Amino acid sequence: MGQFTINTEGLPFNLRYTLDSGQAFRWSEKGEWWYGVLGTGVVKLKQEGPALVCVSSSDALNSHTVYNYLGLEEDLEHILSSIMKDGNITEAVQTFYGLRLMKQDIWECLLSFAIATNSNIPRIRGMVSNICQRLGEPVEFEGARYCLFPRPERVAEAGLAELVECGLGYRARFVKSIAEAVRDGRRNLDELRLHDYSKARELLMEEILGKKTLMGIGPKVADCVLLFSCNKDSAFPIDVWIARVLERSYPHLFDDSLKEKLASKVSGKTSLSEATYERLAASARAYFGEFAGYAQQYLFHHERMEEG
DNA sequence: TCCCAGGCTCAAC
DNA sequence: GTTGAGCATGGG
Repeated sequence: MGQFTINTEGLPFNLRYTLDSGQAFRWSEKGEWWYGVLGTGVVKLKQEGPALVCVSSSDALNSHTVYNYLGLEEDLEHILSSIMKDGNITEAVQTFYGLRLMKQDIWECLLSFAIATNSNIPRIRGMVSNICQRLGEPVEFEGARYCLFPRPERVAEAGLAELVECGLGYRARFVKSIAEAVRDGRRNLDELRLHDYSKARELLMEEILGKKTLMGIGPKVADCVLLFSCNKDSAFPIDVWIARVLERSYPHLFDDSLKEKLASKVSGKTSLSEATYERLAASARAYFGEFAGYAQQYLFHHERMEEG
């Protein structure tokens, strides 16, 4: 057991906005605490004024781990002032001031967002939870049973039927294929942090002999992984929610052709081709700057909360 | 019942 | 290079 407090005095930080904005899928609120599984332990967090109170299942899960995970070392004040280019983003920033981008485990982030395709957040939480309960190592905390996120080897050796039983549907074969690629070393996730955004992205979506190394990882999923677990703050994931925001509030950033593609995506009729996705994201990146990913996350969360 | 969801793959132009 | 169907499933 470890108990510690992190002093966040003077830091823009809101625990709820950060944990509950659709970046990670395993945090849950029980009473006044937020419970989560980090690495090989369980931790519960509570924000009390300038203090972030933490209780963890092991000494290894300490204040350094939590501080880093929550992205508290970033100069959020500076980042936010750099992205507030207009009234629309300024409103999102002011409404959810203190929302931070977390530094997640790459493997967990990769698999979670591969699972997230064409689904919704409540269901993603369910699918991820099912995988952990079935394949993850159990950990006891406060008399309750939690499960670690399973390692690539464990997922790779799971039967397809077993994955389908987790409710993954057609995503099951992608999950298995991704786990095998990571286990076999055809994709080294750790190296992604060493490269810049575009090189890391190339590696994630790399093809060998015309075949993708990571099945199920398209442009949007790749951007989520790079933004949420590889410190690539300029990544700008575009899903239906963001497409909606871009179409409504930022049409001036795009030519007529791109506006049509956006409208088609918003209507659910077609998905964005890779080339179209790149052009849209590049425009957004050019507009919001080096921290475009933060802008994306504030816009995303704001849009979802508006719809109630 | 129908629509939608932090999209992607694959075949056919 | 672009387009469109197909995909499994559960929440609203």
